[in-house]
Amino acid sequence: MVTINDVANAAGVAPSTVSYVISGKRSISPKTRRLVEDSIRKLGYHPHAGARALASSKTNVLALVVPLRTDLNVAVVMEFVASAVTAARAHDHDLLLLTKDEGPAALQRVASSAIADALMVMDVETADPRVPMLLALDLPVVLIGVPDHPAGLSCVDLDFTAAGSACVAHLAELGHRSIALIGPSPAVYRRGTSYATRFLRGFDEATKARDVRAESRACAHSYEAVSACLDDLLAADPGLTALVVHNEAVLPGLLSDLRHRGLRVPEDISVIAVCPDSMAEQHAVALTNVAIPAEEVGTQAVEMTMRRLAGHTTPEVRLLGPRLTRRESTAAPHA
Amino acid sequence: MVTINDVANAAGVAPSTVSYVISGKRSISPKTRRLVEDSIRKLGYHPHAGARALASSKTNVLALVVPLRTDLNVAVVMEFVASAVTAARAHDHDLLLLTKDEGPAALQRVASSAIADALMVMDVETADPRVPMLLALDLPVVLIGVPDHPAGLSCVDLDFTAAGSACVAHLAELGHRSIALIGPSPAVYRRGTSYATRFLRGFDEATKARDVRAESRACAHSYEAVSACLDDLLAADPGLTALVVHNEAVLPGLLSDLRHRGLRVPEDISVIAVCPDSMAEQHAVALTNVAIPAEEVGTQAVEMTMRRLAGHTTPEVRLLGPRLTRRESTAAPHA
DNA sequence: TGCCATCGTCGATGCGCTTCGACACACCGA
DNA sequence: TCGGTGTGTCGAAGCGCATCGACGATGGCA
Repeated sequence: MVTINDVANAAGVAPSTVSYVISGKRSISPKTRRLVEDSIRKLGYHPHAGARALASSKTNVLALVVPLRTDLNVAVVMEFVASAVTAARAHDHDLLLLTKDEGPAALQRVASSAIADALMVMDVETADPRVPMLLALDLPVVLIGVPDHPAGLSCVDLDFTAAGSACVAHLAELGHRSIALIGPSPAVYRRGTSYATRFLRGFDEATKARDVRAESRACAHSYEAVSACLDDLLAADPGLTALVVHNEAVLPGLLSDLRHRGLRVPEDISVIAVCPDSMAEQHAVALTNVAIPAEEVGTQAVEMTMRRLAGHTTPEVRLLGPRLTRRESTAAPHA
Repeated sequence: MVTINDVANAAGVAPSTVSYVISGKRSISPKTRRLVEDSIRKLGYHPHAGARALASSKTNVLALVVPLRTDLNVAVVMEFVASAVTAARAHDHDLLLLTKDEGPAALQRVASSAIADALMVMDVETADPRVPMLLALDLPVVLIGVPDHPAGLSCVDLDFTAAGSACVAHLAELGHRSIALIGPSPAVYRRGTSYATRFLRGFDEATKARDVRAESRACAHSYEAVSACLDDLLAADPGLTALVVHNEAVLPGLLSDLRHRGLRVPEDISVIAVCPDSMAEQHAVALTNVAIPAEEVGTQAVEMTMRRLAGHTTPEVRLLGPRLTRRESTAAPHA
């Protein structure tokens, strides 16, 4: 193993000088700098992460807590993780993966073992039991999602309330007077998952404000559940002309089922989805959608974290405005 | 911060004794053990990861290199990551996420900074440029996928060659004499991605051995590409009665398109997919599939890694046998 | 009763790095 | 010419832990 001493010897300087060349915390003459940098390159020196962490109490590692239900949301979670790790590397940090399943204890462990410098937490619930513990942690924490009482924690997410309203607005402007929301599975609502309840709120407020007839249902993602959900909605409101789908997993089955029923999209029924753009474009009828900006959220989460690490102490709550893209699946209802 | 000294003082023993209680590397009297464990619990002591790494040259971290093309394979990658992190935690290790994009340099960095104890590498190519470097690394390395020359590296994966054969065998036994393979996008083949070429080989061998008429196409995952691909296949062989789909992303579009063409599944055309079970069950016509056992591969990869870390030095190559589940999408062809 | 082996505990050392205070030297103005 | 002010470099200390050799106590056996 190549150590800082080896580099120092090779360059004919003191180890501390090498350290200062690397960190830039003291001024170094151009001559010495060149000498040291050459030695570093020649020897292939990389500082020992553990030693560095021990001496400086900084690990250059960010911990990310992800939900590991592999049946749900995968595309979004994956995209988020991808952008987070990329953004973290851009700031010379690595990403450590934790699972929600391990619960609060894992957060304690990571914090008090000094494994990571900061925490990013996904899949936040409205009354998330982890929030109090996170507050006590005195590590920078950024939540992806917004709990009811973020207290002193930073948050970033799509503005799902606005997204819910935007869907309704789009449909209402096309002339729809009777629409339904197909939401995530009942379990998601039961857990009080932040984005689900916020979206529903936006949907409800907007339909009320515009005096649009509205129904909403939680929907599991099996084909049978989708089909039953549609039965139910059409029975409750035979005049239904539009669907808002806040449940990506359900889309293929839903579109199949609509066709089975002889309902054409968008001629007989309009469909607007909340999903990544790539998914919206993947279907035979390209879907009008509100994009889930997983990539931007991931990047923002990292940026906010880095800001906290740099000493920026006031927590921020950042809600990204929804972006609705009109494609082929929405149209004015037939008379 | 609570240190080992604090615990030692609280328990009235020497720091080294606390260390031995934790590691179990020397025998400790029951009385002392209880004393120490109580103090640990009372103080909420967690060893400092950096200090531990420095003193013992072990980090208890596994690095996982994932491909971050978020458009492809997401479900499989996600499931794999999920099981890997869970398995790693079961062995008291954490998981660090690296991206393939960073290339070989990232592997060097991680190895020589002693950030992780071992590497697991996904998305291996037949002639993967990372292999030589990984060999030189003197860290345990486990590949997910099998390159042409694994040399001294451990590998684990689904036996895609057998999977390709199994698909053909199933269809042939149903009586199909003319089948086509819809594979991953051209870019995947161009990169020489291990699983794509191995599956194709199994498909080719089996169709030849059984004297079945066969076509195969790479297929991008846009709806247009799928449609064009089907046009092409049906033109090349109007008597086509079955499709093998080794491209999960394409399934929703493909099934839509078949219906548009008036081709019923399985009455007019059989479809067998290589995809996770959850995805197979999600469609209106439940799909016969060969499962991608991402979860088992992830677990196995970790187990193999732990074995290497425990001193088990001979590299293993482990290919998991394919599991084909018959559902509704395959049937005997009509005369 | 005395000796030796065994078991359990302790103290010291060093892992590789950052950081702080000290210091040598050059340069400026008086 | 001399004191003063930076600038660039050095040496030492210490971060928290694992590990090794040493050592005291205990018990068995002769």
